[in-house]
Amino acid sequence: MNDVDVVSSWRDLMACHATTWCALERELGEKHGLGVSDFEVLDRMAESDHGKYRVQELADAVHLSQSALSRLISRLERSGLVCRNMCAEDRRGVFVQITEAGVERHREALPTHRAVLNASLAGSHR
Amino acid sequence: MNDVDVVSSWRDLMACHATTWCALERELGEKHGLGVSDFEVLDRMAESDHGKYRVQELADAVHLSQSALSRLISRLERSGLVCRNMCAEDRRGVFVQITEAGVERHREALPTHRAVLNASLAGSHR
DNA sequence: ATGCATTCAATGCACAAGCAAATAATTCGT
DNA sequence: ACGAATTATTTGCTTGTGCATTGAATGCAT
Repeated sequence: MNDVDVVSSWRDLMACHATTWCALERELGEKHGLGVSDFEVLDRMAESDHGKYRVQELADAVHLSQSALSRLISRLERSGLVCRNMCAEDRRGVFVQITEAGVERHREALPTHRAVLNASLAGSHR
Repeated sequence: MNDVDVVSSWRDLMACHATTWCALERELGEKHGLGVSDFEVLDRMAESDHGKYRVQELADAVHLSQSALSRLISRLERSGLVCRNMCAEDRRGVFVQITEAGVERHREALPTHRAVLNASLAGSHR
C-alpha cells in the first residue's frame, strides 16, 4: 500500500467518523439527552453481565482519558444513570454500575443508535 | 448487514480513528508543533494549485465547524503559517492562503504524517 | 433606492477534553 | 514494620470545540 492510498484511507476514515459521530450526537442528544460517549458508556455497561466496570476499563473502551471518564461518570451519576460503588478488594478502585434508570435510558436510545449507524455506515463497510 | 455487524464496524472505526488521531497528535505536536487539524489545513492548502481557500471550504474539508476553523486560522495566522486576504469579488468572504513558512513547515511535517499513517493503518485498510 | 432575507465570517459563551499535580490505597524491599 | 515506589482515581488549569449571535456584504423584490 503506497502513501497516496494510506492518506486517502485516512481521509475516508476521518470523513466517515465525523459524519457518523455528528449524526449520533445530534440524534441521541435531541431524542434522549445523551452524548455519543454517554451512550457508549451505558452501552458497554448494559451489555455486560456483571454490570460492574472499573474507570480505566471504561476509559479504554470509549477511547477517553482517565480524567475525561471520571467527569463523564460524574455527569452520568448526577443524572442518575450510573452509580459509583467502592470496591472492597482494592479500595483505590471504584466500580461504576448502571442503574435501573440507566438501563431504561439505554433501552430507549438503542434503536436510535442502531438506526443512525445503519443509515450512516450502510454502504461503506459491507 | 445486521445490527451486530454495524455496531462492531462502528467500534472498529472509532478505535482505529482514536489510535491514529492520538499518534498523529503526539508525533506532529512533539516534532513540529502542529495539531492534527493544523496539519490537515496546511496539507489541503499545500496540495492545491491556486493555494486559496474559503473558510467554509476548509471547514468542510477538515470536518470542523465554521467557528472552530475561524479560530484555527487565527492561530495559524499568528504563527505565520497562513494569511487571510480580503476577497475582492465578495467582500464578505475571506481567502486563506498558505505562506512560505507554512509550505516549509508542511514539508517538514509530511514525512512524520506519512510514517504514522503507515504504521497505524498498515493492516486494516488494504 | 430602499427594505428584507440570505450568506460569510468572527465572537461571546458554555462545556468537554487532555495534561499534570494532588489524593488515596496498595505493594514491595529491606 | 516502615518508607518508597506503584496503581487508581480525582481535581486544577488551559485549550479547543460547537452553538447561537452579531456584523457586514450581497441578492432580490418592490
